[in-house]
Amino acid sequence: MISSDVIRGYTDIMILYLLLDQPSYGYEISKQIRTLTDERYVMKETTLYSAFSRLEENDYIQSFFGTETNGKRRTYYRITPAGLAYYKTKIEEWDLTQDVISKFIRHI
Amino acid sequence: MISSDVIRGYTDIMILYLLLDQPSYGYEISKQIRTLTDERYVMKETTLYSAFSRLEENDYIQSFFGTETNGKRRTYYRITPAGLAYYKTKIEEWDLTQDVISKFIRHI
DNA sequence: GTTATTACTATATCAGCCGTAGTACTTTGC
DNA sequence: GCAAAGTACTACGGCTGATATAGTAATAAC
Repeated sequence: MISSDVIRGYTDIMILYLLLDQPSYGYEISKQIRTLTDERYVMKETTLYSAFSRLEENDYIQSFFGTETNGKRRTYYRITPAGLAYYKTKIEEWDLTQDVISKFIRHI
Repeated sequence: MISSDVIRGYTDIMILYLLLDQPSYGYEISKQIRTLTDERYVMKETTLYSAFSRLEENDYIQSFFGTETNGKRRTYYRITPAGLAYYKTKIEEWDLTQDVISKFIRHI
């Protein structure tokens, strides 16, 4: 299991990755995370939606409404140029983190 | 730079790794983390010492006093069997995390 | 016409990292 | 023989982001 302390800081990466190629919305992103990770990580709804607000406040994503009616009205999100730049720095941070943490790993 | 949100959850691993072979104390562990990571990660003192209390409360480490007098009296820590077990599960968690996060990485 | 599914929103709690500040003892330099 | 630097912590409070819990609202399926 991945604890909340470990996952903290990676939710942004996951969401932005799934918006790289096309806009999407909460429910779909949630499902994609589940399937992409083979159910090994399931993002909590509240985590996901609070990440959306945070990302939008920082202008990393933009919301717009969809016209579909398969239930409640959907809020779609698209990534902004600032969001793409942020994604890139997060990837660099991930590379560095892997490098750093690997020094403290010993498979006993 | 590694953000505090990303590092969260790995401080335990770093500290326990450095206690695997012999007991140590705050100042030395701090220095070892700096040198092991080539200064790319410097653990804040407050982060380190609060991690010590947390780990001791959970019986993952045990404290004892040293006899040296190169400044203020040192508190040494040694890892416990429970701490070793905890370290192992954290390593498994790290392996899983790498696997999961890698699905969301695209070097653009 | 109740249940399931989709699609959120609101509110509050908690853990852990970090900033700031202070204490205390020893060693080194002049 | 005194100041500054280094060693080794402790206390306290703030902030962020994950999570629990609960509720709303619309459509589809049976």
